[in-house]
Amino acid sequence: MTPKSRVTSHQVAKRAGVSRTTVSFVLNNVPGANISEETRARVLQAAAELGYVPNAAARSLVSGQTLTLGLVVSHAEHLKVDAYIPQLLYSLSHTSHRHGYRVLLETVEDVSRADVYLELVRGQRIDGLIVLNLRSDDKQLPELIRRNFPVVLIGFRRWAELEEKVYAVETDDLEASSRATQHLIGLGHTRIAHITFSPDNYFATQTRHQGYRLALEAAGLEYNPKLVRFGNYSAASGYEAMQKLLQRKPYPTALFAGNDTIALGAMAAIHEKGLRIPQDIAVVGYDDIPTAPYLIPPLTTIQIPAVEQGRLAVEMLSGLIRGVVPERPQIRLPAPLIVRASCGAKQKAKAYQR
Amino acid sequence: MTPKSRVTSHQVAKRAGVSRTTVSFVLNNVPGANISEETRARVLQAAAELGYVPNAAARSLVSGQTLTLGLVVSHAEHLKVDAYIPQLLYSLSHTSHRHGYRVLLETVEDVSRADVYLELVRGQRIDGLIVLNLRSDDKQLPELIRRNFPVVLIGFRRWAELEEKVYAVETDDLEASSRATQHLIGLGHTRIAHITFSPDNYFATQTRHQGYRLALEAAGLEYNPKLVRFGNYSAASGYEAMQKLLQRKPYPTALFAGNDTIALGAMAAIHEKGLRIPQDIAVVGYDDIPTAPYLIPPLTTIQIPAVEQGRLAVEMLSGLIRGVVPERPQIRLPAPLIVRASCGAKQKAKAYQR
DNA sequence: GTATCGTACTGACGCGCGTTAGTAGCAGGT
DNA sequence: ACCTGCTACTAACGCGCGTCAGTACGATAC
Repeated sequence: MTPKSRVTSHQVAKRAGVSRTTVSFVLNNVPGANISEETRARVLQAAAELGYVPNAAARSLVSGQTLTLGLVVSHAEHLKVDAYIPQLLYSLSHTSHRHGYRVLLETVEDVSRADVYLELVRGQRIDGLIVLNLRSDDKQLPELIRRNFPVVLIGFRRWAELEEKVYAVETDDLEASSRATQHLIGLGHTRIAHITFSPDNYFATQTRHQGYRLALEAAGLEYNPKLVRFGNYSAASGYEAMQKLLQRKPYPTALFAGNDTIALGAMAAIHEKGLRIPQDIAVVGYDDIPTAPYLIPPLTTIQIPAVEQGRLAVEMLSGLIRGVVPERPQIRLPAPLIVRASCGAKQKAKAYQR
Repeated sequence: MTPKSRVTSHQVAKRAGVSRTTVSFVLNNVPGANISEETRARVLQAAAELGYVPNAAARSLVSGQTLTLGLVVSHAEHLKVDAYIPQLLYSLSHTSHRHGYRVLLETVEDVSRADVYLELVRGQRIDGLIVLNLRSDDKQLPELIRRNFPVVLIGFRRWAELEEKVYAVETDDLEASSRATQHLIGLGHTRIAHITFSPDNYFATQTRHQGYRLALEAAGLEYNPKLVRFGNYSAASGYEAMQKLLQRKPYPTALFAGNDTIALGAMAAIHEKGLRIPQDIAVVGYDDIPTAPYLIPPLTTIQIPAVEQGRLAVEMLSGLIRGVVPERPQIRLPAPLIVRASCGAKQKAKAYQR
């Protein structure tokens, strides 16, 4: 900016004919400061005329607050390809605004630099942290939590040792994955494949994989590692994994995909092979991304309430920053199975439910 | 953080047995400061032992720099539903890191509050601004640019008056839309529908719409407003718009969609109506989102190089902040038409090109 | 007439840092 | 004996703000 636009409280004070202290009292509505109505009006007008906005650095230097929240996306690649995160970003940004905060986006690109977000904390750039889909190999975060830095996790995890201090907005991925798999079992499938959400260092991946396995075993079906492939959030990975699953007969008759984007890629591979969905292979996804109802056929999937997750996470974090301890450290949201056409349960009814 | 973790340069100085000034000199590698090797080592060790990270607020207060870039997403809803933005976010975040910057995400939710990002500038929270898909009703930004605040736009726009000062990374949307439409015309289509990218207050929407119209008229085809519907980035809007377009015969035989997500929704509507793609209706999209090759059928679309856009925008902005004036204010990237199966041009060849 | 009290303000400090100007100590030249 | 020049540091200032501890002044109490 040009020098002239560097408006400070000093200039506002001069224009209003009062001291800088008075300006500060008026603009911050300091309780107990006796300011006459007339002076208050003069200050407000001077500030408005000059377009005064307090310098954020100076303010946070003295107040110790930055009014900024950090959002850590644990795998940068995930952001790039999956439609689940944008909904969350939208919600986080929206809710943060309403609470007077801004959002600083931090992506972890490299396992070896998994602690870049620590610099935000140490450098006091942020007042609190939201961590999306924690990596299972993250060693820094437990330390941060132990020191009572405000952190809210989004996504499922288990840390027995820190249970009471780990604040989180989560869905029961284990139960939901199990339920999704059960749904396929209930439709008569016995050869159910799984393409994982990501490489193995996400908690979410391990949990969804585990839920799939538990459902199979509970139904007396064998867990067959040959029916499991690793994805990495993307449609491309789903496509490739499915191609591999279709290299040998007997084909699986159903697929539980680690997320909807992977399901989308897998569906392309199934279609390309000349097989029909759901008649030849039934598909169930995870997340319920905004395009899920518009896939061909519409995708049956576990619905993760991303917008609500984001809202609750910000509200919880905003509370923690102000020292408000929530009644329960973990908020668990329902993750219903949305039955559309891709699983075959509704094929004779209304195929194109959205 | 707990008080003990509030490490300041003063503490580092004490531990190393030197003055605070020396600590600053060593840690910032100030040229011309004569520091003995032995002292330097002592300071570095003390800093490392204490885990010292400079306070960002104090540093930016004195230096006038925040090392933070603002990213303005002009329509918050767009972020939520469209898979194009995440790629850009990924790239912006990645490149910013490499240049030593962080990214502050700002979404504009409400037309009436289109200037929230001005507070970031006035409050000196950011060193520069990246604006994604500028709104045509934005009145603040020209003023900011006139005052030489570092701004880089992503996406196409025209401002005759400020041409030399508007820094941008753009694709020629007008030409690309025209080319996409021409492609359909060349395949023999004469009733080509268009679903716009968004409501009319995006520059990008107007431009893509205009390109469609120009191509029609250049080919001697009539521009028919009944073949045009307004979308709003989302699959849902594409689905609904396409349903409306299919309410009356004669049906259009081709669709040029304002983005790929809209195309995806439109394809669902076409399929639901029992029509085939591309035999009955050919579809061309815009953006080439990561899932475009995996739609059924794979989507022919204009490719916007989102990752490169993001990289170039950050590099340009980083230069502007340092006072480096780029040789040309606008960087124009190619936006090739990627021909897959949905347009019908390749249906007899290799249907599933990815 | 002096003490007390409330109103409406202001002066000055310090948050943690980068940086400019200055100093102490010593070697070498004349 | 004195000046010069170099090395290796340090003292002190100010960035813009929030806030504590005042202060000046008039009104009321006794």
